[in-house]
Amino acid sequence: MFDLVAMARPREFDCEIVSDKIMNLFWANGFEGTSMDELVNVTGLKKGSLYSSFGNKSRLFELALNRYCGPKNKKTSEILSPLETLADFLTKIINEADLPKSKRRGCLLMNSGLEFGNRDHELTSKIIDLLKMREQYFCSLIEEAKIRGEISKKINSQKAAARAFATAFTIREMCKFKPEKEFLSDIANSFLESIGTNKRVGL
Amino acid sequence: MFDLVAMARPREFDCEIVSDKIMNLFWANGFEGTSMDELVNVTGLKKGSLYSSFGNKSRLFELALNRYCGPKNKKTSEILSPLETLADFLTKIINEADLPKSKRRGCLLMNSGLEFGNRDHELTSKIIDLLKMREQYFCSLIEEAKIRGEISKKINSQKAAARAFATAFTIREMCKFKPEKEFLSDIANSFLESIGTNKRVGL
DNA sequence: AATATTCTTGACCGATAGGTCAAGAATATG
DNA sequence: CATATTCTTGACCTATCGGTCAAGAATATT
Repeated sequence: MFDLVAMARPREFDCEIVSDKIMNLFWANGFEGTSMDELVNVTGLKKGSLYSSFGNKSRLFELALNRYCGPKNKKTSEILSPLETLADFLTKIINEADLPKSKRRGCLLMNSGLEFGNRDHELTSKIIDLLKMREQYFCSLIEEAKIRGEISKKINSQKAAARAFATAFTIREMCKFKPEKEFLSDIANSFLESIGTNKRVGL
Repeated sequence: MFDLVAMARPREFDCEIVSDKIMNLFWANGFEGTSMDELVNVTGLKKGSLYSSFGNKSRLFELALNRYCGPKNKKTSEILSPLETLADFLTKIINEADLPKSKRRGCLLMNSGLEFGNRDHELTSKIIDLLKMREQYFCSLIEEAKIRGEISKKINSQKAAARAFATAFTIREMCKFKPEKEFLSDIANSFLESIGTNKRVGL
């Protein structure tokens, strides 16, 4: 019944590569801003293959969201301290201001939050959940920093995490139309100061 | 030649009312997210009238932008001090979190900055200019506050204005997917603290 | 080699996108 | 009242939207 007896014709494309291409297109243009035809062109797959393999446009976007949140970039956290991890991340997204504007595409999750947040769409709650997980990641960094004595235990972790989240949001999204590194650094440092550390990002 | 000899048939609609309806639709749905048919429905005008009166879709959006930035809301600034004006504004946009999500549509200019910022479109530079004017307005408030001795003269007005701008951005845009007033108030107060005032927004 | 199963392909669908235009309706002026 | 001018209307255009489907191509199993 559930045997793998019927492999029949194998798919000719690499699922991970295709997923990446789909994710990158949605990341650059958003959900509404991306057409099925563009997805067909960028993946090289025909429309029928896309639909039979992954489903409709919403399903493709969900694939992109999952891929975006997939197991990546987990290399840094072992070597660096939590506060260094945070500062490093902020520095990294500040440096996106140097990219040509077509590549300053912000954060896929935050872009999606802005696009879907105040609409009724099947993916809205999923996006909001993923965003909350991001915020919780910041919270874990803050709490670890407290444990290590890098910041005061009097800091409210949840509030600080929310401000970290807002700081990242501001940097990544305002970068689209105000890509000034001194400005973005000031935003980041204003947050770092608010959690009582002397650590700063350079400019 | 340039006489008003030919009034001929007068238009049957009120230009200001129509402009408001156009602005509100674009504000709610964005440029790409608004169709000409929806503009036809909401204005009550037929497509031909819209085009002959105002021009194409970009021109209609420009009309909306101008209307959004038009002479309104200039009542408060005379009575209140600059810092009170600022805090009042922050309080006002924080309270948008109480609205139903379909009405939490952010700021038209900032929405447009996000939608157009990293694209090539004829309106991109205009939008960025209008956003800069907003920032300059914050700057004038900060400088006035310094003159009145409400905040220290050591504060960098331009940097503080940029942070005020970023604070407003964060509140208005994150409100779409994270409409938590405690959170938004904390963002606002974190800014107020950064300019060295004891004034705070309530929650 | 025959068959069952899956993958791929391209034509096709109705709906909607932004935009045009000619003809008719309404009015201020001569 | 006739006319010039403007406004309004609805039909129409091409392009693209998301989505479907039947037929053909490729493979693992019998």
